[in-house]
Amino acid sequence: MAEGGPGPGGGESLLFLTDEQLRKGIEAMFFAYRGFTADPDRILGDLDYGRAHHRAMHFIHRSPGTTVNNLLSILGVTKQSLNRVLRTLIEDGLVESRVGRVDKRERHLYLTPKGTDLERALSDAQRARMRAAYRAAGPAAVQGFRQVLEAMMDPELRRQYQTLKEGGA
Amino acid sequence: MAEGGPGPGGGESLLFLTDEQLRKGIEAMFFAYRGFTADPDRILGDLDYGRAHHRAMHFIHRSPGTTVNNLLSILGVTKQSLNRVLRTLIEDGLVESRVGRVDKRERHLYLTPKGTDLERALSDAQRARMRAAYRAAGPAAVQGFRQVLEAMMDPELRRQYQTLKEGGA
DNA sequence: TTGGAAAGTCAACAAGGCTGACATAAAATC
DNA sequence: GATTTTATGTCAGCCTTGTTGACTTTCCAA
Repeated sequence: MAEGGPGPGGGESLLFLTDEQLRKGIEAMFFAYRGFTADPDRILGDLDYGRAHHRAMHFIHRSPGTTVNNLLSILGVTKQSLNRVLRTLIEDGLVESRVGRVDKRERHLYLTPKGTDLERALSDAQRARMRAAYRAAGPAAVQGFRQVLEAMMDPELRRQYQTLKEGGA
Repeated sequence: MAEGGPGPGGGESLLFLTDEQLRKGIEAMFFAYRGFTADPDRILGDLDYGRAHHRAMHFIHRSPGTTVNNLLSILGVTKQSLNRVLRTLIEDGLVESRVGRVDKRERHLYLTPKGTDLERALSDAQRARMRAAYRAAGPAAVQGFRQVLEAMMDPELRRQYQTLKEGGA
C-alpha cells in the first residue's frame, strides 16, 4: 500500500490532506459506490424494478409501519417521485399501505411476504459484498470507514442516519 | 461512538459481521454518497450541467489527453451517453478534442482554461467536504475508509482505480 | 484493397429525478 | 361550526442520464 503521503510515513502522521490524497478519496467513493449498487442492480434489472424501488423497500423493511412523509424525508425525493415507485410496489403486492389508526390521513407502509422475499434477495446480495469488503479490510478499517462516511454526511442526513442506527440496534 | 457491536468490545474484536453491522454500513454508504455529491450538484444546478458532466471533466482533468474509449471504460457508460455530455462540453468550450497524432482515429481530450476553471470550482467544493470529513475522523480512520472502499470495488474497477492512483502519485 | 476498430451520429425509449396544479380527507385551530 | 393546515395522492409535463440499435466516417493493418 505504502500510504501516508508526504508525512513522516503512515500511522499517526499529521493531517496528510494533500489534494492528491483527497482526490484519491473522491475517486474511491466513485468506484466503490458502483460496486455497492452493482449486485442489487443486477437482480433488479431482471425484474421491472430499479434502484428507487430497492431504496424504498430497504427503508420500509427497516422501519415497518413508517409513513409516506417519513420515507420522503429519508429518501430525499419529492412525493411525486416516491409515489410512482410506491404505487407500483403496492400494485404488485410487495408493499401494503394501511390507513393510520390514530391519524387516518397517514399511510403506514409494510412489506408483504412477497416484498420481504425480494428485499431479502437484494439485501443479501448487498450484504455479501459488504461482508467481503469488511473481512478483507479488517475490523479497525471498518471503524474508520464508518467514521469517515458519517463525517461526510450533511448534518440533517447524519441525524436521520443516527436515528435509524439506534432504532435498529 | 461506542462501536464494536456484540463482540468483546471494539478494537481487535473478532469479525463482528452481524446483519445489523452490515446494514449500518450500507446505510452509511447511502447517506454519505448524498453528501459526497451535494456540493458539486449545487454548483452544477445553476449552470446547464449535471453530474455526468462533472464526472467527465474530473477524469479528463485527471488524465489529460485521455481517449474517448479510455474515458468510456472508466465511467462505465455507453459511448452514446458519454458523447452527449462530451459534445456539449466541447461546444461550450470547456473541453478540447484533438485528433490523435499516432492514431488519427482517436480523440484526445483536454480541459480548456474555461473547463479547468469549472473543474476546479467543482472539485474544490468536493475536496472541502472530504477534507472536513478526514479531519473529523482522523488519519487512522482515513486509512480504514480507503481500505474498505477499495475492497468494495469490482475487481476491474479496482484495477482502474489503482492505475489512476499510481498515475497521479 | 478490404476487414475491422475507433469514433461519432441519429432515433427511440426508460428510469427516475423535478415543478406546478389540483383533489381529498382528516386533523387542528380559530 | 367554519376555516386552515397537513398528509397523501394524482395528472401533466419537463430534464438528465442511462439504454439499444442502426448507420456512417475515418483510418490502421493484414
